[in-house]
Amino acid sequence: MASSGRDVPAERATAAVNDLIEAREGAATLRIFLLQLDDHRAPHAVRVVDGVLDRLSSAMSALEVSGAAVAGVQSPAAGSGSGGPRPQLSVSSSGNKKKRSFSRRSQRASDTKITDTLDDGHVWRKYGQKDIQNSTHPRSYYRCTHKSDQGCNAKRQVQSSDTDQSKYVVTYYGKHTCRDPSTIPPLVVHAAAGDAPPDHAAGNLISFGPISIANNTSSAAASSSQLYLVSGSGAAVDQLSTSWCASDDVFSSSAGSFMHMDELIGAVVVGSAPVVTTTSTAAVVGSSASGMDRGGGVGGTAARGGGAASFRPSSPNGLGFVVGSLGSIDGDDDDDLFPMDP
DNA sequence: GACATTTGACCGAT
DNA sequence: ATCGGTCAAATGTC
Repeated sequence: MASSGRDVPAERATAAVNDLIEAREGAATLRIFLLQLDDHRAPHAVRVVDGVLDRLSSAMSALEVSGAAVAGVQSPAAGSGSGGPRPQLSVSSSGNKKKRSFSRRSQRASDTKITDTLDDGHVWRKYGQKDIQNSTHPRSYYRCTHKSDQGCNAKRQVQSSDTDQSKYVVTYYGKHTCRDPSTIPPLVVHAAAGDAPPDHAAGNLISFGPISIANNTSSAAASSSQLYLVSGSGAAVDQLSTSWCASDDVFSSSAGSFMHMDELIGAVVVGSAPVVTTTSTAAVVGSSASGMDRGGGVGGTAARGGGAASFRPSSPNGLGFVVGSLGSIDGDDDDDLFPMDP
C-alpha cells in the first residue's frame, strides 16, 4: 500500500517540524538548567546537550529548505504580524437561512502535534466533523469551551492518524485566552483597611477561576467549582484554605467542616470569568447570566465596582457572586486583576 | 433545563 | 466544481 513512494503528508511533516522545535526548546531549557547546577558532572551533561542541540539545529535547517512549505507552523497568511485574520468579508445577507462571518483556515498560525491522547488539559467543545479528501478518518473541529464565556478563540482539529490508528494528529489554532480553572492560582484579595468588606460580609473573600457554572461539563466541572475561601477572622485572613464547592455546600479546610452556602452571607466572590459575555464585564447581571442561577441578593457590595453579578435564588440570605472582571471593584482605581477580552 | 454532540447545509477559497 | 471550515437545528446526555 504505502510503498508507492508517496510524499510525506504535510500534516506529518508539520508535526515533525514542530516536534523538532519543541525538542530544541526543551534541550535549550535543559542546558540552562544544567548550567545552573552545582555538580561536577554538569559540564559533561552540557556538552551532551550541546550535541543534541547541534543535531536538532542541523535537522531543522535541513528541513527548513522545504520546511516553509511544510510548515503549517507558518501558514501563508499567518497573521502574526498583520494583526491576525484578514478583515472579515461582508456577511452574505442574501440567504434567509444561515449567514456567518467566516474566519477561514490558514488565517492563523497553527501548531500540529501527534498525540496518543486527546486530553491536553483544556476543555474543548466539538462543533463540527468532516470527511477529508485524502484521509481515511474524518476530521473533528473543536473550539475552546470557554469561547462563549470568555471569548477564548483557541481551536483545534483532530484527526486519527492514517498510519497509526492509536494516535491523533491534533492541530491547534489560536491561543487560549481563557483561564483554565485547574491552572489558576487561587486569587485572594486581602481586604485592606481602606476597602473593607461590607458589614455583613464579615470579610469573607472567595475567589474562583473561570467557571462554567453548571456542574455538568465533564472533566472541567469539578475544578470549575473550586472555591477558595479565606476566613475573615483575625489571623486567619492570611490563611488560604482550599474549599470545594459542590452545589450549595462548601468545604472549608480551615473551617474543617462543610458550610452551607447560606452561611456565607455576603461573601464576596471575585472571579475572572464573565459568565455572561465578555462585553458585559461591567454589567450587573441579575437575570441573564447564562449559567448562573438568577435571583435577588445582596447586590450592593457584589455589584460595586462593576463586576457582573448574579445571585442565587436559593440563597435567601443573599449570597452574592461577583462574576467577571474584578474591574475597579472598590472604586475608580483601575486595578483589574484579570485582563478581559475586548 | 442546560449543555454537549451530531450532522446537514452554507459559504469562501482554490 | 470541489474542498474544507463553520454554523445552527436536531438530538442526546446529565
